[in-house]
Amino acid sequence: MELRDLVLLRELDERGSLTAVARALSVTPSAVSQRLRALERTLGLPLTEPVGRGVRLTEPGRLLATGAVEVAAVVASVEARLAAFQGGIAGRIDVAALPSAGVVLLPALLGRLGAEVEVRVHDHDVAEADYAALARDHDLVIGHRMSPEPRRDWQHLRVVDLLREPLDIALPAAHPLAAREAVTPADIAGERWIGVPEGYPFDDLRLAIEAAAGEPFRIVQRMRDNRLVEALVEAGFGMGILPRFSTRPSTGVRLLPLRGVATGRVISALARPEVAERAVVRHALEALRACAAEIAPAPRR
Amino acid sequence: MELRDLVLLRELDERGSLTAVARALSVTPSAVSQRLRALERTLGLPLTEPVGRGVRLTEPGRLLATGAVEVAAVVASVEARLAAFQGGIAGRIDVAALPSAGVVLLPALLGRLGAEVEVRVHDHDVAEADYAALARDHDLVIGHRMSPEPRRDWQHLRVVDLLREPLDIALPAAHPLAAREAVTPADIAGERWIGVPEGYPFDDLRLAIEAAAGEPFRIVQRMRDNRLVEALVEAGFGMGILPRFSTRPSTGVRLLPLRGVATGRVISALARPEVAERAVVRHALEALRACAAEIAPAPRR
DNA sequence: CAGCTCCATGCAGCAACGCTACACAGATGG
DNA sequence: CCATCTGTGTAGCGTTGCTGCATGGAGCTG
Repeated sequence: MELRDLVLLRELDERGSLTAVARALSVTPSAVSQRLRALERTLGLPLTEPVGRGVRLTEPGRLLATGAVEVAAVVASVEARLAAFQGGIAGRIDVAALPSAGVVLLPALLGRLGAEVEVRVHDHDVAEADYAALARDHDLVIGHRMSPEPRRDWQHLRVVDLLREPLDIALPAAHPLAAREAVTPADIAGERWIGVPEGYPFDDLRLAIEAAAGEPFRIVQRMRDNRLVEALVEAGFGMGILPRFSTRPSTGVRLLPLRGVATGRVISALARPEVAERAVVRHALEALRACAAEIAPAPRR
Repeated sequence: MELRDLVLLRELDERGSLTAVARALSVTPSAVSQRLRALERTLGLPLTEPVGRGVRLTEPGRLLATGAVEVAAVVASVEARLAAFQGGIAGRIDVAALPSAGVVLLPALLGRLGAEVEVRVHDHDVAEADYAALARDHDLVIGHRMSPEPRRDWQHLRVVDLLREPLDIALPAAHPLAAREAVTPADIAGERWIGVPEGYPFDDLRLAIEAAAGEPFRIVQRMRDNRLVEALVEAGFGMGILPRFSTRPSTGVRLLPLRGVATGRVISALARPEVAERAVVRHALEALRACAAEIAPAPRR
């Protein structure tokens, strides 16, 4: 049993098909199949069983896959200790970031990390449920969630909560309420609304406000990009929801805290456990923590 | 970096020379040298440096060697979890035993372990300081120590204390003191003595008794094998020291507890940490614990 | 200080392993 | 029912990693 075989199992557990594993490891499906069979022979155990036109891990296979994560984590941790001798922290790191979360953290991160670490950023605007999938193909994922607790499908990932960011009500500077310090659902009930498409997380907050006020908004637009929301709010077409730290200060838009409804999202960094042990990744995580601390006090954990 | 390379480092750390590593792994020194250099190239770090006509590990090399133990332990633990699917605990295990400790534990161990595990026993009567070396070449070492605390050179070994065995004064059944329940140094001062060679652990106890009594024994013989000591005691040539549990009951010899001087040895099992994680070895350790518990209540830890 | 021994290392050659390329069979789904 | 996906088997080939042998240096010994 070698490390190469273990990563095979680990990938297969995550990706579910030999072809996907082969793609991820840049080899032929045939090679994956052969190595798997060889491993089965040496162990004397069936690690996969056919199901439909694919395969799935048997129980010993899954056992070995979870063990592979432990082993990989220890190996990465050992390699990290060697990094001090290899000219300090250096290397490349692939980061996938939710744009609305990255807009504030990424510039700070790049500034904090020296030229020694090359950060390759990929922006992905995906649903909460897809962050775990992103973690398979990137070293670090910067995402968010609406609930205070980590999602259940992040269970096998290292989760570092960076920022608890309140969601504010954005309204035009010219609006009568703009002078207030905060607003309540009753204050803004029935207003024109620049929303997000249905099912998007911010839309759940709109529903909560409407439920609290007992009166729906008049939805004039639904769009994904927060900067568009901001622009339309500024132009006076209605109000909307914008995250407090990730929205650049602007004279035309006021952000007011919302009272009476629990708001806020948690921005966190995700990484596969064995990846999180790598020296560069640990360094980047520390840097991210520091960046977040400069923006707002750290959330619990 | 592969597992094969890590065991290389681990062995080199323990054995100190490429040739010794090569012998232990049944390969040519040339092969070891080549793989080491290849690893150095991929890591970009010197792992060994020449010293005299041999080599020694550099600091990163030693770091990697200690990391290799951690990795090997996790790998072994993962493999152990697989054992349940591989037809339960089975396999071969090499045990090195101090004869005077093995005489009571080994038969019990062999009886307790089923036919599934093949136990290969090697008896070695070596000094306390050499048990660590034995652990390099055997899965399990059954040894003893005179002090209650584990030796410092066992620091990197898994130590399982099995038995705290008192050392008794053996005297002929015909001796006037044989009817007593126990003896003190003063009782036996000046007697004829069947001892062990100088420097042997039991000899330190003799010195302690003499110091307590203020009078030396008359040493008539010095021998290593406890059965010879027993035979000479039985024949009436003097008294001596014998371990309580490891001495078979005999009508001609009485074993009396010694009051006033701290006696006793601790019999323990030693294994390299990564070996101790293996399923068979863990099973054997549990069996040894059970055997020891049948003989006497377990010592602390 | 010469000769012997032991250690590590380099090089040539060879065997084995692990990959690619390609073909093929079964399952799925429009 | 064809197109397409899945995994698998086989032939061939390149790379890897070993042995065997020779070399050079360091220590031990007389």
